[in-house]
Amino acid sequence: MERKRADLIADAIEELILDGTFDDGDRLDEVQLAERFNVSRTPIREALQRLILSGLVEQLPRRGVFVRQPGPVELIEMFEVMAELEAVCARLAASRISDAALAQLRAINERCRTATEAQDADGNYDQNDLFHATLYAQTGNAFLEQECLRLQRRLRPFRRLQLRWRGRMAQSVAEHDAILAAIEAGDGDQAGNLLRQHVAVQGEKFHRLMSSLKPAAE
Amino acid sequence: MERKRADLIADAIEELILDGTFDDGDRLDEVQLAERFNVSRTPIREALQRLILSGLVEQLPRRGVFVRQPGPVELIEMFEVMAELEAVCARLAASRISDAALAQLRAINERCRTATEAQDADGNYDQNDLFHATLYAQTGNAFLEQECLRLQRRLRPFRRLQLRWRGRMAQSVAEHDAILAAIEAGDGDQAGNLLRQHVAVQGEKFHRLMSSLKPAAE
DNA sequence: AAATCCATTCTTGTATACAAAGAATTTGAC
DNA sequence: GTCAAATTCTTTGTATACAAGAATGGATTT
Repeated sequence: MERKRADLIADAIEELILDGTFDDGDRLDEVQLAERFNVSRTPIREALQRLILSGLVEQLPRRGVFVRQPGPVELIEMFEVMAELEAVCARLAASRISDAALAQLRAINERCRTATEAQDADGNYDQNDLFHATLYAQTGNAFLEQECLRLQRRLRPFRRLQLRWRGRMAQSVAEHDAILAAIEAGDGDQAGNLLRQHVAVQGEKFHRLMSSLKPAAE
Repeated sequence: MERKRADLIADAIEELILDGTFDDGDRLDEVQLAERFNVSRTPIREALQRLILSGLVEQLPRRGVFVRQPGPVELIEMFEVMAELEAVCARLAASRISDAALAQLRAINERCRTATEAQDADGNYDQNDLFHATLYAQTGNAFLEQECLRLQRRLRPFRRLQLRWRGRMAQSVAEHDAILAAIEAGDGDQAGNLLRQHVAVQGEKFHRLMSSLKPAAE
């Protein structure tokens, strides 16, 4: 249901940024991209606009658009917002979730557990995202759901990094268990606090990862 | 610091939508807009893209872009998210705010009170927005601040409506007082709950306004 | 030799021309 | 007279041409 060429290109460029083909600070040359995708500059410019609005790149007037990877500070901030948003989701979902959806969440977390035991990082990753997305849907607030999905998507590449932490996957599954228990008990505040911690720890781990890397770079 | 013509046009079109020149469901004709602003279709299309991304208009592929005012349900949802976001702001600000900023908030609320006593709805409205924006800035989280400002901006025209409620302005000032007291006491949870209620009541009042208008329209 | 100014060139921003996809209208057949 | 199909016409999406602003390089001057 993609709309037009420009949308496909936007996704493609986003992919190129996220997988490191374009690095932080790189200028995205319109004509280069145009010949790379075999289109004119027009759809390229439309695609870039989308990326500008999403915050992935920055535009300096009359200068061009530049890749703008969030710095450590901004990342911490984004993780904090994500943690708070998810806490809201958990609290709302605790009073609004259906039995069917609760069962579904349990099933997803079981697949998380299976993937963890099989040391399947990719499987764990996918099911983990699905777990959270399913929870968003159970807030009964479609707007909130969309906002959460937007931020989740933005943080995806960074979340992926911290999966490498030893024992993190198993810990994550256990935290999901606790969150589910709180939701099932209808304790929204407890569910919210648990989920906030669950997400915030990702930000902290990421922060420590960054700190351990930065000194070497500078 | 506007970037180019397209940005000015985007703001102008947004204004035209918000002030009712373009109604819900209207198609925004590129050529009409082009001659209205005395530019070619290119900057118009760029401007429309911005509005599409912001959610103010909707694009049907190969059909055009249409004004898409949020329905009652979506509005309720947006107010709920705003309330939760502001609650987070209050909670965070309670532990991070500076004395200077706290004094500033008090000053702003005093101007709110003055405006209220003078029956100055516009003044109250402006100071009220400033009060909330100042609070966002005190979360120490620039990303959160930006997200809040974005949503605040989106809800602005609807918030304005509920100012007409008799006694609402005075009530609002009183609620600000209570929120400030909680922040000053460092009670983040209390401040959050108060602010959530403070914003949520706007959504509810708006809902009731909509309900009282809709039956006549259908 | 260094700095500044001017010119050239490169890149973005805008206009226009072209193509393709829907929508609408008209014409033909039943 | 009505329904359907085809053609035309409108409108979006894309390409290209043009204009204006910024960067870079060289030359000249101090």
